[in-house]
Amino acid sequence: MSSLHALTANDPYRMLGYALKLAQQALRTHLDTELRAVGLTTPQYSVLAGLELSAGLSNAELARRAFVTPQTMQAILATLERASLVERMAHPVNGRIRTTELTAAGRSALRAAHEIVANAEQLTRDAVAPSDPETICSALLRIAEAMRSEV
Amino acid sequence: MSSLHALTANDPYRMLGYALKLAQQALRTHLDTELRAVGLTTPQYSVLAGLELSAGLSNAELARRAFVTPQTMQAILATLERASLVERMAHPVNGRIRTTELTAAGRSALRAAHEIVANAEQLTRDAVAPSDPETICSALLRIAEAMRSEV
DNA sequence: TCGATAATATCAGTGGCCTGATATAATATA
DNA sequence: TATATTATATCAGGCCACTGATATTATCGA
Repeated sequence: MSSLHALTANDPYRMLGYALKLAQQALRTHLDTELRAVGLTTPQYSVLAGLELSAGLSNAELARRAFVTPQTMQAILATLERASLVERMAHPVNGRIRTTELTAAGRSALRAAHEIVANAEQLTRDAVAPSDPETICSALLRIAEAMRSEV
Repeated sequence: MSSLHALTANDPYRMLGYALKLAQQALRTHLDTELRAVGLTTPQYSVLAGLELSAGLSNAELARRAFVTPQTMQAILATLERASLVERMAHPVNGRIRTTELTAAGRSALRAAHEIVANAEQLTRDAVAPSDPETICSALLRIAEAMRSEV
């Protein structure tokens, strides 16, 4: 108990959770800044990139793939639709599903965004040196897995 | 150029930026869920913990320490004040500053929250094994630094 | 077949992050 | 001293994340 408290009271910069938040926030801010030039936010890019790989997904399926709630994905899709970057239409068979597909404008924005995101990824990989990017990546995925299986 | 695109098109799970987002989001969701029992969100805990170490900080100073904008910190403080967890008052000398201090209720919530956060930190450290937590932590801080110095 | 269950979409409200803009107090400088 | 600059606080609006609640469609089982 008291050892747990001691852990918290230490230099916050040596806390894994704090460092994780700092790194993610910095990357997100960097990406948002760069992506602004093509009129996208980071979550919007993420959804568009997903739709490029598998067109016609439902809101629920997109939410599952992004690990967010359907309500959250709903809001993102509404914004993308307002910006004419995606098109939503009734599913040909299943009456409760509305599918989403990229528009030409969406595809165009995505092309420019891919460059930006790839550059940020390279910056990130360079930054972890001398650690191996694969090692860091695996450790991060284990954190995500551990948190998900908890509670 | 084409090699950059290839990097993006790969399995997203092997992208450092994606893994970073997944890990941080999972930790944040876990913490928010646990902290709900004491009526706090993760950012709220973070601010209260900061005030415990240095009472009477200004909104601007709190924002700088949390790496968020003054407007964001303003909103967090407004919520905390509404919940009677902090008290804001005019600075004794500097007329444009409003200082913030913990209330008794704030201190009480913080005590319970410290346990929860320390437990999550331990879970995280366990999850990165067999990697060394210090190695991962340092790599994350280098990412944050690299993104900040960019642009 | 009918009723229960599950899946999907969506509305409403909250919190935390941002940008942009404005008002005021403190400080530096001409 | 008077003006310009800087620091602080705060309002307004937007996006993304959540919970809670509701309506509709599919599906499963008695």
